Amino acid sequence: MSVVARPTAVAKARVKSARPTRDAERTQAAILDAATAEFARHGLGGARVDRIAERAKTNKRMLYYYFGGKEALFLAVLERAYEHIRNEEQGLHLTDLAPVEGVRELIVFTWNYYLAHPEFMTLLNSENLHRAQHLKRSQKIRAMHSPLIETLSEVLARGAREGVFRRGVDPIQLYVSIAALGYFYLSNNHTLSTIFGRDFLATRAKAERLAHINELVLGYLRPMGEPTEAD
Amino acid sequence: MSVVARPTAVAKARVKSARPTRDAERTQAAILDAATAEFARHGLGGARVDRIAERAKTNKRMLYYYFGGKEALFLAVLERAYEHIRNEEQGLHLTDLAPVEGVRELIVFTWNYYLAHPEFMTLLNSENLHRAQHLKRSQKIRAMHSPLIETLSEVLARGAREGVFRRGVDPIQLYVSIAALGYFYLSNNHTLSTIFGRDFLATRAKAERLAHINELVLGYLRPMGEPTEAD
DNA sequence: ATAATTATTAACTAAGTGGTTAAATGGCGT
DNA sequence: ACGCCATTTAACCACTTAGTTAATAATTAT
Repeated sequence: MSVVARPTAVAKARVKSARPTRDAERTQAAILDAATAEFARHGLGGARVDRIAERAKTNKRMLYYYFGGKEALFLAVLERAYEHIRNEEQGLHLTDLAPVEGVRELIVFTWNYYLAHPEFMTLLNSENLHRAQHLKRSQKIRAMHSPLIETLSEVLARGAREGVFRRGVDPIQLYVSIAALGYFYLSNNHTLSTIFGRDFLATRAKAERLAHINELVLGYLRPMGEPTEAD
Repeated sequence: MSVVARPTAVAKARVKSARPTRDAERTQAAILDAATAEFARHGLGGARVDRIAERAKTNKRMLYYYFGGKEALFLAVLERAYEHIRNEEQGLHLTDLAPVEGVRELIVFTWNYYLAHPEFMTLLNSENLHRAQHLKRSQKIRAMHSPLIETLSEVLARGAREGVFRRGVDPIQLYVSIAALGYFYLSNNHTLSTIFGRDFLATRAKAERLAHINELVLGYLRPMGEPTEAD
């Protein structure tokens, strides 16, 4: 047998290196990752706790130990998903740009986020199927309502002042619309692709969709009298 | 014992009156109705065949007898839902109106349809969660792609010719956008209402949303140089 | 009438299901 | 060295699940 390092050395090595035998945080994170994937793929009703445990490479018991149960875990997953998108939104700097460019940036960000995180849409769909019953109970998220609305409001006001945007645009309506235009296309892409008989996720199709969303929103925002190039 | 009516008389009465003891069509329709409600409320994964049988006031066996199984039943439900919306679409007469009014009619129809048939959205969400695997197998629906696209295409062309619409609008993109703007708002209303802290289904809110969608789409469609009143 | 067919029922099954029990084990402070 | 406690494991349980069997009742064709 080969020589084994002295216990203390091994222990210290573990702290720094990748694999301590037991690590609460690590286990919880693994469960959250696995649960996110499982809930996103099968929905709340179709998700299986055994599969989550398996994917997380842990025991099913740990899921109950740390999160309490399937539904509580679902809420934890939702909360983390919202935290993630809100964090990413922090990276935006809408007010640093000209109003038109600010809106365009929001549109592109939203589109790219959904594209990169399709699980976010699936989770939201599941939660809406259950009438937001988990989210309603959550303290965390209710306070979390996007600060983007305020920023967008500023961008719209400035655009109106500068004469490049129409007046009287409700920022919440616009925000919802920007989300809607990408979300619906991507979330429903399977049925849409099937019915229209072409691949809505083809590179070309995606580029065209993003261009259309930009044209639609910026075309609408044009002030009533004057033209603005929309692309 | 009381006197019983003669068998033949009873049989004849049954044919005309409400309740024949056995009626295949009636049973199938009841199962489809019950299944639609169940799948819409709980999703494919959360739906229970026993509950469907119970709601349909029939035996679970009948469900397998007529439809083969849960997933096949789900497809039947989907097919019927698509048939229904396509039928309703037949009632539209977009080309009979001025282009602006034609587009407005399509917007209002789409919005009202989702509002009146929220189960349609939930079913589509479920089907998309499963990557349209049922729809893909369906012969019926693949041929069923909305004739509205052609009509909308005509409306857009005429509008452009008359100088009230911009040129170069892709009818499929626009159709998807019109659907998206209502669908997302209504389908995700629970999470949206929770996060924004107000009721997105309040009468006032719904009216404002529909007005916004009209403004957005018609505002976009304005030709590049000239103004058009958007409401 | 009566045989053949269609529709319906009730009881059953085998495989999962979310959730639990209780014991074992590794790491930490002392 | 050692004892405590957070962490982990494996076996287990009561119940639900989709799907089936097989017998029975009503229609229809003959």
